[in-house]
Amino acid sequence: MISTTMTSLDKEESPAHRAAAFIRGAILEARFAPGQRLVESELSSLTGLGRGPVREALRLLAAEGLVAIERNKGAVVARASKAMMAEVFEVRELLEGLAARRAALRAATSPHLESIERALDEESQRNVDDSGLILMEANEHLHQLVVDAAESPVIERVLGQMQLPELRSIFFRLMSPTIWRHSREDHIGILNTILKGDGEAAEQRMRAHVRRTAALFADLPDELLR
Amino acid sequence: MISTTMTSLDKEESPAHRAAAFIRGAILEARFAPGQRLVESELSSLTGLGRGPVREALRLLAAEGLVAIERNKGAVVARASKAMMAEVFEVRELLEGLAARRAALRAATSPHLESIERALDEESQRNVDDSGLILMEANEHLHQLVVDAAESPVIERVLGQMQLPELRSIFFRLMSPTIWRHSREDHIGILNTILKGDGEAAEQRMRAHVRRTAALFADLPDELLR
DNA sequence: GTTGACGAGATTGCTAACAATCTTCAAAAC
DNA sequence: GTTTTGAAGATTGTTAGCAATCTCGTCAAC
Repeated sequence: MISTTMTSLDKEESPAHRAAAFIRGAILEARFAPGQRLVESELSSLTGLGRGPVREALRLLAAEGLVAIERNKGAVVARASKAMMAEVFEVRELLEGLAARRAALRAATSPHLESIERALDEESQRNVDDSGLILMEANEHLHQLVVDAAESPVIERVLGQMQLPELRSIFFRLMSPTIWRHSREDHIGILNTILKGDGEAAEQRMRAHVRRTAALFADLPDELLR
Repeated sequence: MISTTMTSLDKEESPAHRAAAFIRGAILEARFAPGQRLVESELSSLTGLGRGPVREALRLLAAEGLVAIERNKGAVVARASKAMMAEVFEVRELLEGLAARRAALRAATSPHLESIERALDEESQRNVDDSGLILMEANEHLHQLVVDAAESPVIERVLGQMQLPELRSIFFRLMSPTIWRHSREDHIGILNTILKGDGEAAEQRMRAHVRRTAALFADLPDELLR
């Protein structure tokens, strides 16, 4: 039996969900490489779960965009082209922008208010020389916070499907202290405008932030995609 | 054995996909009402397909947002609150706007060019006194055309999940010749700007169009939701 | 040497049966 | 009369096995 870190999804505890959590974790931690075949029977013995739940988990992950399934051929870890990565960032720009706007409009009465204030504090004191893993998780946490504060199940569902398998590992190799510093400034600005309740500014700042991140990936040497 | 009209999805022919097509059709045609339980064994005998494929189909439709599944309790046709409908329109405004922009930027070299020109022709000659069903299908066809011309699998996938079960039937009862006339003007304007290759204008026009549609649903008497 | 057909093994898709959970309804306790 | 309990039926979740399909290596034909 193997245990993995659970993401914020998978509150439910059931074989199918455990299988999904295992596979999702392995993909996002790059232990399963893009393009790699995901054979149901192998996953079944790897997790100790039946083939049925594994099968269901694969369908779920296909809906999330993490695996690609071809009829009668099975599942592979999704492999994103540069074009598709660009599309994902286009959509994320719009949706995270909307999330920031909604978060700002709700800030005054939101139960997430103190989480955001705390995040702003942490972000101000962040040491950009921390390990890439810590910085990356903090970054993901912060973005998730904004989505939570937007209080829109629809946005949350869609953004949950905008994860790409190779995103984390590329991120990891791409980010430098300088870039993290810029990112930190962006984050502080976004959180401040949200707390001020300025929806328009929050949206624009978040969009600019996502666009900056996307630009990093845009002129990416092709080697990093294999 | 029962046959239904297939939507543009479901190219594949397999029991699971046939089951999904059947259920999806029944939901969108309002033969299955929001809130109605979807019992696997019933669907199984209704379609003549096994319970396995039906089960898989339900999971697929859950990812599309058409049904809601609760663990150990089964699936029901999704029931949208007014808040959720508003959220869907917020997202559709952004994504269809982006689709229109991309379509415009690609128009010059696009293989969809003549489809768009043809649609513009048809739209100009459209009789707003046609039956609601015809007008609605033409409307859906036109929006789908723009999404196709955007040539973005990501956008297409996400917008495919922004369908609500009650959308069509509410639409049907809400639209009047006057409103259809406005819609026609919007459509002609959008298609023209796309053909001109003006991405910015296309995005703004499409967004305004979606916003107008959303407004119809916003001040909706609650009776229409039960 | 290259190409194409064939077959064995591997893998997915599906069906059927079983286990676990939930719902319902009636009877008993208060 | 209301609430609780329990048991039967219904329904979902899971497992195991079989059928259909694909993959890949081998061998023959050119």
